[in-house]
Amino acid sequence: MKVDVIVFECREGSLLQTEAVVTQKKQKVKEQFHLFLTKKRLKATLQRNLILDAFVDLDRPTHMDELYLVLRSKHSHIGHATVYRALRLFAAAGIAREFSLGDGLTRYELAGHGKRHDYLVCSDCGTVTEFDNSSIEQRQLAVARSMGFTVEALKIELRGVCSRCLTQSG
Amino acid sequence: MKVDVIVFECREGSLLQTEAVVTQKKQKVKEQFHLFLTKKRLKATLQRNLILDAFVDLDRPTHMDELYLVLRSKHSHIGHATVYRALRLFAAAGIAREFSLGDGLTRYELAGHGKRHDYLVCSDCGTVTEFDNSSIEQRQLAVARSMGFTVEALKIELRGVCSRCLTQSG
DNA sequence: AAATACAATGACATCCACTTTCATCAAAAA
DNA sequence: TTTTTGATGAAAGTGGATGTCATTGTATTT
Repeated sequence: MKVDVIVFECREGSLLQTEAVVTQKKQKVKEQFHLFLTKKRLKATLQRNLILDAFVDLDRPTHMDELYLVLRSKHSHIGHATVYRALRLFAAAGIAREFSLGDGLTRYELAGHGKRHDYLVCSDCGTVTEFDNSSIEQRQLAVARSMGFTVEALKIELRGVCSRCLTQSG
Repeated sequence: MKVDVIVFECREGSLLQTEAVVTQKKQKVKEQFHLFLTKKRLKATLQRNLILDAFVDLDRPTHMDELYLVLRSKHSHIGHATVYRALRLFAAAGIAREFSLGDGLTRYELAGHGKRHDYLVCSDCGTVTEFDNSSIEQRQLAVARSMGFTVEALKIELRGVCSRCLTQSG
């Protein structure tokens, strides 16, 4: 199954980000990446910069194929494998978070966006909506701890019909 | 990545099930399946019965490959495709629930076990532990509804280190 | 009970997301 | 500049899941 995924920002204020704030965030991420490259004695290549730019500019969870298409539209010389490798590298550098929604695609989102891990997945249009709810998370952590489990990552996934699809069909 | 997954039952009482109760549950599932087959004018074959037996006997979340190996050890004539098709059929019949933990495998568990969807996944040994916590779920449903989302399914996934791996390593 | 209809099987091929290979290329070091 | 060594990308390979199709098996009809 292939699904176009559009993510609507649900965190307060995120739609009000100014151009300046975005640019600043982007700069910070790029610095963090280059620091990582230097530390690991890896190389800062044209492709890695292009992919990181595209990834940061998108500013929403994405996957290889989407990013590849965006990049190909401007730079026809970038290959699949390079995009895959770059995304894994971003994850290793801690600037991206890798996750999955069970549809067979490996998704990536910018880390440090907050600790996002709550998804509403519309089974009709495939749209992925993110939300945060710390009270739920705290409760989950408490349950896990009571079972002797040390939690590293946490994901909530709700599948259903989003309000848009509901009004369109009914 | 390939991981052996063992599921420990965490619902109270489930370890105390008597042989008689298990047999009764199994009979009920098989009846439900055959009712489904009749309604849809599908056929009750030897293979489907064998696969359903193995699936119910396992009595924990599993995936095609594991079930295939169990079956092959006793009945060397069953093919991959048949197991895949049977599991999908079980899901369609409502006796199995299909889910994914992001490792590329499609997992199935007996439905009507309750509404299980909360998993603790150990990143060390790969063990999947299930738990239920209805207060968390109710909170999640409330959040989703407040966003105009009609929830059909819900999944919580915690990744971390289980108590056993923790004591073994440190 | 025999014939008929048609779903199911299983070996094999195919698909798709992802990874690896390897010859070539380019960035950082010497 | 030259050397070293990691990076690239086209193509091949993986592995889980699914499609194909001739054959087999089941259930229904006659």
